[in-house]
Amino acid sequence: MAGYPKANPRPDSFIRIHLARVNAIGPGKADLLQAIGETGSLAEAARTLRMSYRRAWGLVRAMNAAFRAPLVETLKGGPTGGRTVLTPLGTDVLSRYRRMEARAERAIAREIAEFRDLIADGEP
Amino acid sequence: MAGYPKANPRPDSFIRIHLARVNAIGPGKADLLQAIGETGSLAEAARTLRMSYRRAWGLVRAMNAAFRAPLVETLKGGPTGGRTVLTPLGTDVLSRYRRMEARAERAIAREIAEFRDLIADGEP
DNA sequence: TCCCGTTATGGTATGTCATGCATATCCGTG
DNA sequence: CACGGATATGCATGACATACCATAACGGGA
Repeated sequence: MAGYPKANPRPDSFIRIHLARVNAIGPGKADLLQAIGETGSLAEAARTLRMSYRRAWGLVRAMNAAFRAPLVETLKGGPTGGRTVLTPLGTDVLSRYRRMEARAERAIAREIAEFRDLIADGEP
Repeated sequence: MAGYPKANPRPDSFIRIHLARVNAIGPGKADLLQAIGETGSLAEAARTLRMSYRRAWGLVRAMNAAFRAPLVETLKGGPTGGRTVLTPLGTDVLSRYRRMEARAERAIAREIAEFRDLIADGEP
């Protein structure tokens, strides 16, 4: 599964959209949702994002509690030992978030480029 | 001094714009710049934002180093004991940031409102 | 039935960050 | 010339977040 706009490599300037009391979802959780959708495994998603399984699991737990219904469904055992998949709501939330991110970014792309000239030397 | 769009009271859903290596400026530093501009004092600005003087001073130091020229100028002694003011670049950076914030927010206001329906009960 | 990989959690160590306290410097004003 | 208020900065303690380790439950496959 792939095809969401704007995946991992975060540029040096970016937008964060905080929704509903700051913690429902943000860039980190969005990336995690996407990695889960792409890998079908929570452990694998954590590895690709270079975060501890413990942390990834906690984020999933928080997201599932923060929304009206779970975004992520997990199963223990099975052929591969277990798996983790996005629910329909989960894929919906992810695509909404990516869309908002892209629109907000486009809305100020020009200003960001201009702004960069004010920063001290280092990386342009 | 006042008149920048969208001052302090941050709503439960908001946008963060991180610029230039994550640390040049963000919502907290923007608020600090604004408070300095309004009060003319670093100590007073820290008090109004409920942050320790120590922290506010560190943020100013970081900002002055991150940009091509200082955003904030400080003076010791004087009639009131000392004062802190924004440089022309400082006011420029602040107004640019606020403008970007407002535009990004307007660009996705509708999506944010829709998104809110997906959040679990608590505060709407 | 044993093994393997994964989800699920608790407990503990570690590290980062903020706050607070103390102190020094500065300079107009009385 | 001492005072006061504000900037400037180090140091130490404490709170909070994160990482690491250990263990259990689970279920298909060899």
